Amino acid sequence: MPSPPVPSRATQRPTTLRDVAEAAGVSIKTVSNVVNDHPHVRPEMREKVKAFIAQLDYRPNGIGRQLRQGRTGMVALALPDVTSPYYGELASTLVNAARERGLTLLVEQTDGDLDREREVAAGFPVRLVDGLIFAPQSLPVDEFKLRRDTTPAVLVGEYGEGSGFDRVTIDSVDLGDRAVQHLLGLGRRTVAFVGDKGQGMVRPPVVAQRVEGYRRALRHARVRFDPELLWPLGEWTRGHGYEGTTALLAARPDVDAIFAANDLVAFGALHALRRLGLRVPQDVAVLGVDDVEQAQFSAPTLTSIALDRSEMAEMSLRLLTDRLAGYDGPERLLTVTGRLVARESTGG
Amino acid sequence: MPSPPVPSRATQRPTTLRDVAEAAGVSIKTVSNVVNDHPHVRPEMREKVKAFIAQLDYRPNGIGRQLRQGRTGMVALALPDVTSPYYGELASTLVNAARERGLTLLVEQTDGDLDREREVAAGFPVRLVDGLIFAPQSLPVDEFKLRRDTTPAVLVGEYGEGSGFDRVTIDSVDLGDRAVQHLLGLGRRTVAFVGDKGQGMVRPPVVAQRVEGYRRALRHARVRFDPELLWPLGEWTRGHGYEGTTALLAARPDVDAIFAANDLVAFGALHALRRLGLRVPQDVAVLGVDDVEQAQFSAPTLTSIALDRSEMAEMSLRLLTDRLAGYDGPERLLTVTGRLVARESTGG
DNA sequence: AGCACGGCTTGCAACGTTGGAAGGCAGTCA
DNA sequence: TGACTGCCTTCCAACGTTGCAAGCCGTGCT
Repeated sequence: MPSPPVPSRATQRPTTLRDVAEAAGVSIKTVSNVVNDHPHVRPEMREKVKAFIAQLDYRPNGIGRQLRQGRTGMVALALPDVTSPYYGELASTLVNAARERGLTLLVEQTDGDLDREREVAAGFPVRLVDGLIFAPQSLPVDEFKLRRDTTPAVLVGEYGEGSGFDRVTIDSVDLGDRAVQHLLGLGRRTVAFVGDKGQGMVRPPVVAQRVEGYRRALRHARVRFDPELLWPLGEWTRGHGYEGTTALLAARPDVDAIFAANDLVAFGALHALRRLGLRVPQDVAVLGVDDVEQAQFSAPTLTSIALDRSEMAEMSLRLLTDRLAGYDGPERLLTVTGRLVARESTGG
Repeated sequence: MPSPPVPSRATQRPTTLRDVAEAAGVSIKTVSNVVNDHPHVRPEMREKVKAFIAQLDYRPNGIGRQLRQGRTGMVALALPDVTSPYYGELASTLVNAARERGLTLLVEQTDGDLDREREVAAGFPVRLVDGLIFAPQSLPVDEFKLRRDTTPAVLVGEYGEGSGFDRVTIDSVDLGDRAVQHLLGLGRRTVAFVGDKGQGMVRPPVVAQRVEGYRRALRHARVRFDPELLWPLGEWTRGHGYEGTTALLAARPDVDAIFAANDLVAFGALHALRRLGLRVPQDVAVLGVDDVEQAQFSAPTLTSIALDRSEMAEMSLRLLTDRLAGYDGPERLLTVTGRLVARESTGG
C-alpha cells in the first residue's frame, strides 16, 4: 500500500477540525465545542485540545462556518470612489466600525456610473453578503425600489427619498441655505453655485437640495435669483472646479462669492482664481462642503461645511445591523446636519 | 397536516438550486450544469431552466460554491489607512483590478500599528481569503518571515527585503537621491529632510532608503551632511508636517529647501512657511513625494515625485494571481521608480 | 445493588454546491 | 429483434462546520 504523498509547502492543506480531532484522539464535535467556547467540556480536555489547536495552527474555515450558519458576516459597501476624501473617510470609518462588530466589509466602486449602480441594486451575481450599504449617485430611486434582492440595504446620502429603505441622509437644503447665508452675511451679492448638474432636466437629489437651499437664502435676503449663476460641472472634481470657475469668471466677472458643491471643486476654484490674479477673499469669497482635512492647509485655508462622516458611518452600520438582527419594521431615516467652519477663504 | 407558514419578506429564504430544480421538474445537477454552462444539456432544456432561474431570481450561493471548490475568490488588502491619498489610490486601483479578474477585495486597515500588523501577518483568525496583499509599516521583516499561514502573500512598499515573499517595491534610495539633486540643482545648500523616523535606532526601510538617497546626493555634490537637518516626525501627515516645519525653522532659520517625506507633509510645510511669512520657492523650496492630485492645485503648486500607483496595483495582483494559479517558484521582485514633476514650489 | 441524575462526549444531519460515475433513453445498425 | 452508441439526465459523495439528540459513564442516593 503506497503511503500518501508528502504535500509541498504550496499545496499544503490547511488544518481542519478533523485533523485536530484525530491528533487529539477526540471527536470533531468536541474540538468544535472547544473552539466555540461551548460548555460541557472538561477543563483538562479543553486544555489538551487547545494545545493541539495551537500546535497545528488550526483556524476555523470561514466558509464551512458560514455555510452552516447561513450568514457570511460580510457586508458590501458600494460607493462611487474611495479616492475622493469624502467617500474615502466614509469607507475608512466603516471598515473599522464593521470590524468592531465582527463584520467584514467588501468595497465595491461604481464611479457613479449608472450601469454599475444598476448591477449593485440588482444584487451581486453571486450571493455572498448579508447586507448592503449603498451611496448611489445616478440611479433613479424608482429603479432601486424595484430591486428583487431581499438582502437588507441602507442608503447613504441625499438619495433615496420614497425608496422604502433605511437611510442616512444629509439635510442639504439647510446646508445650502446656511452656506449662502454666510456669504451674503459678508456683504456679497453675486453668489455663484459651482457644481450644478442636470439643470432643467432632472437634478440629482444632492444638487436639487443644495440649489433649493441656495435659493431659499437669496429669497430670505431679498437678493434676486440669477439662473446664470448656477454654474454646471460635469463632475465634482478639482479639475472640473478649475475649468468651471475659469469659465464662470470669464462670463461673469462680477461674481464676488462662490459656493462650491464640495471641497474638491473649491480647491479647483481657488486655483483658478489665483491664476486669474483675483484675491481670495477680498475679490471673491469661496466656500466648500465636506470640510476635508486639506481645507485646513490650503492657501488660503478654506471655509467649509463639515459633515460628520464617522457619525454617518456609525449610523448606517447601526441601521444595517438592526436588520441583520431581525428588525423587520418600517424604514427609518437618520439625518445629519452640516456645521459651518469659517476660515480664510471667506475672511474668517 | 398544516401547510408551511408563509415567510415574511424579511425572512424570505433565498432561492437555491433545489428550488429551481423542483420548479422546473429536473434534477439539481441539471440546473447546476445550466448555471455553469456545462455541456450535455439539450438546448430546449437549457432554455426552460434559464426561464425558471430568471423567474425565481436564482443566484448561486457563493458560500456553497466556495466550500465545494476550496477557494473563496477573495483577497485581503491590508494597508495603514485608505484615507491617505497614496494608499487610497492604491486601494481604489486594486479594487477595480481584482474585480476584473473575478476576485473580491477585502480591505483591512492597520493604522501602521504594530499589533494590528502582527495579526495580519499571523493570518486572520478565520480562514477566509485565498491571498494577501500587504503594505506593512512597523512590522520587523524577521517577524513576517516566520508566519505560519501558508496563504500566498505579496508585500507592497519599501518593506520586505529578505523576507522570501513576492514584492512590489519602490526604489526609494534613487528617489531620495533625485529629489535632493533637484533641490541642490536650484543652488540650495541647506536642504532639510522632514519626516525622519526612528533615527539612531532602527529606521523603517522607507525612511532609511530616502535618507540614504539624500546623503548620496549631498556626497555627490560635495555638500556637508548635517544630521540636524534630518528632522523627525511622528507621522507623515499634514498636521505633523506643519508642526515639524515650524519647529525646524525656529531651530534652523538658514534652511533654504525642504525635502518632505511625502506630499501630505509637504502641504503641512507649505502652510507653516506661509504662517512664518516665508516665500516659496524664493526663501524655501519644497518638494514632496507621491504626486497626489492636490499637488497640482495647492498654492504654490507642489513639485513632487510621482509613483505609479496603478502600475503597483497591477503588479501586486499579477504576482498574487500567479501564485493562486499554482506558481511555486522562488520569490519575485518588481521595482517601481519615481518620476520628478517640477512645479512652482521649486520654481518650476 | 439498583436506579436516577448530571456532566461530558459523540454521532448524525444538514447548509448549497459541483465533479465524477452511473443510469436511462432513443436512434441506428446488423 | 437485439445490441450498441451517444447524448442527456440523475445519483452520490464530499467540501468544513455546528445544532440537536442520543449515548456513556461515574456518582450519589435509596
